[in-house]
Amino acid sequence: MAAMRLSNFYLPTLKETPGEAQIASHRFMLRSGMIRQQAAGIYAWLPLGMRVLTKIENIVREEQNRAGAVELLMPTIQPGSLWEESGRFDAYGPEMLRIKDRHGRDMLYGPTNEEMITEIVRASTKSYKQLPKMLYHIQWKFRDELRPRFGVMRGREFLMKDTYSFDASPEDARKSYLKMFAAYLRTFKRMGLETVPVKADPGPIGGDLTHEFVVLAENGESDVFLDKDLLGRTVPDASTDFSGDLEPVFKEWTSLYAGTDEVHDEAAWAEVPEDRKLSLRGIEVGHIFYFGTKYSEPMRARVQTADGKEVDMEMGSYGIGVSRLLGALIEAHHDDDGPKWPVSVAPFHVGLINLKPGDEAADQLCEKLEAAFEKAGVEVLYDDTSDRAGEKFARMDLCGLPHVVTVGPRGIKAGEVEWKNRGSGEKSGLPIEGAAEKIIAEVQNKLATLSA
RNA sequence: CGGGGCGUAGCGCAGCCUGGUAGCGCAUCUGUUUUGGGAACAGAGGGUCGCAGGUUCGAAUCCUGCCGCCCCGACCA
Repeated sequence: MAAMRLSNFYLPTLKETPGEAQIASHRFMLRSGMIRQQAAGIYAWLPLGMRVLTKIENIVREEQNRAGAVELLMPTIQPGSLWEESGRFDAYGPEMLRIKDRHGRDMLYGPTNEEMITEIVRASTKSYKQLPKMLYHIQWKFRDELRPRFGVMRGREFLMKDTYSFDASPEDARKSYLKMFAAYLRTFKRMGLETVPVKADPGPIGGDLTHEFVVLAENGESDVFLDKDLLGRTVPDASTDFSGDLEPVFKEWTSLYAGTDEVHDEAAWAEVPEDRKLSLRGIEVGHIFYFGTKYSEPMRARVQTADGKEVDMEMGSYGIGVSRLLGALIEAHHDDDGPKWPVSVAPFHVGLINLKPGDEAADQLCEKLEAAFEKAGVEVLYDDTSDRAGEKFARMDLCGLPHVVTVGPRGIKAGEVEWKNRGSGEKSGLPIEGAAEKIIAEVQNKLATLSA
């Protein structure tokens, strides 16, 4: 249902900022009633936050499907025995939440799923003919961080999309990697986020096939160095053929210098022209990684090749921090009054304020607008409460809906409603006739542009 | 895990040093007046003062232990 009345919604906003919230995203998520903390780094998702989370999740899902990945769902609780196989049950530190079931068996709340997906795939994949495969799931994970902070940006429980690729050769694995690379560019763009893929630390495995996708923001946790000319590059459009050659896309985005501080190369950096050097903070929202046979080898996940040999499957994993993205989005888009949600992830597209519920003309007009939005599939939050005007405006700003339509007796007398664009702050009077149509067109155009 | 800080009403805080039976602002409820950017006045409700021991005639306040939360650092998506 596209229309929701505030009187029926659950929107516990806070006028004052809770003491623990240090950065904008955390502050606004608490204040606008999106989340409520239940323990350190563990949050309940209230209706407003839930709506954004679901939208982000769906964009991620659509782009994964487009790239050819197939969705499944693995459990949050895993048997420890699985992790004995890879050797990580002992190797993983105290971030892994270990629990025992009633029989005293070792269990754990999954911090990641490489072992499990490898077990699933090896069980029934015996031939190179069954590859390539890309499988993903969107699931809650838990890492018992020493120090959770910044709200959902670094919680202990978090929602994550994880894709795992399985190929019969390193050459094919590279193709899988490129599919995810291109899919990530699209995914973040659709959310109205500008991200840059930067070289990441490949760890002991080596190679150059690992990138972090970072949102450039003041409150980022990682230092990145990049060539300014990378900003604003072309993102592959909706007609992109993911089964075709994606090397040009990869090249477009990786031929200029971009790296995290961990892999920073002073020599290469020195060659970047001074006026193009950008050194700033970023929020990591995605990480893609080709790791070869790290898990398939110890777990004996193998296929037979055309010439009859048995080989370990070549694997990669590709994560997107779904819940973290809420924080990153707010860090990237907000002002003093609240978040400014891009229309594709906004909890509602339009906020409709009735300044005088009970006034027949105002009520009728609001209901008419509400119905028009609903019919067009434009999501509207209708503030039908009898709260004071100032409170309604402030609350709507705090919610950050892209468009706010204000209806009041004064405007009606003049034959107008007020239309505010939350992003730009622009306000204008709209003739009542055709007002809904104009805003609907605006929303639909913007949505189309973002998903193009 | 090293260092620091904080737990008092839904939220933000005072009271603690110097023990005497809990307070302010916001929010909530009632009434009146208001009504286009988080109203005014009057009244009301709401608290095991994080938990457990101890000292004392008496503990939010002093002592001990535990728990929780936050900040800086190291670590991490």
